Amino acid sequence: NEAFALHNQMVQTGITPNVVTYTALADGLCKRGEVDTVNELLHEMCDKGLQLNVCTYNSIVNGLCKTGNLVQAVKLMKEMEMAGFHPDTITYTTLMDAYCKMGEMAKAHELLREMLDKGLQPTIVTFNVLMNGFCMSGMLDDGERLLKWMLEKGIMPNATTYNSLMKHYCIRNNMRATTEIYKCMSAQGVMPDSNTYNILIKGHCKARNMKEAWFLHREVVEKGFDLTASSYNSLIRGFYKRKKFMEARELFEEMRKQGLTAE
RNA sequence: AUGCUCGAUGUCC
Repeated sequence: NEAFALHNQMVQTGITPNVVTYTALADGLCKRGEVDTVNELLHEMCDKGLQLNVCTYNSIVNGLCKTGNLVQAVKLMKEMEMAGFHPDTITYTTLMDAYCKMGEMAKAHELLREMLDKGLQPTIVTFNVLMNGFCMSGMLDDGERLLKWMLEKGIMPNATTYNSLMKHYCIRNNMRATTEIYKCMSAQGVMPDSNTYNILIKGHCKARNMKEAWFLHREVVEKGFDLTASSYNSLIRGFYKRKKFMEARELFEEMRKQGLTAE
């Protein structure tokens, strides 16, 4: 609503909206799943003589993917090719992500192939999509192979790349492998982000390694990162089960100071 | 202006 209010205000001031401002609005609507409203907006845009571009298409492709309309999303990519717009790396990566999340790794691979055949350059996000796809499908060996391949090729993984692998090792209670990945990440000079800490802390709590969980929690506080309520809950639960009530209480207080609610 | 990881905690030791 605020975005549209600003849009209207802009028009009243005499500033003409362009494809960028319209795409920003369309993207917001897509992210809220308001596909019908997007259609209206696009018509309005065309009436004003503005043409959709690759970014506009990509926003809508993403919106369709995220609302479970993968078939329509693929159709739209075809449509955009017919209209003379070339799908780019972001279009392909968006669709690959949707296939990966459905567990259709073969389809994702097919798109990667097609993308490379067209001479489009993959980015770190493209590889992260594949990495996360392997992990979500329990194909952690393939994920490890991808990581190794990236390192050999000199493609620098980022925190997201490592986070996917670590999260899924944690889910499978493999803290040994999780720690190995964390070490690899550090050795590569990749800084952990707040997601990294949330993943690791919850993993160690689940494995009842409260010593390590506490250590990482200290690091989070020092670095000024935020822990999620979920991580605090895991920590408190872990200490409580070990009858470490002092630590549990301290975390409880700390959590409340951050404005988070305990269970 | 558009794409990736973070909404969670089964049980016992």
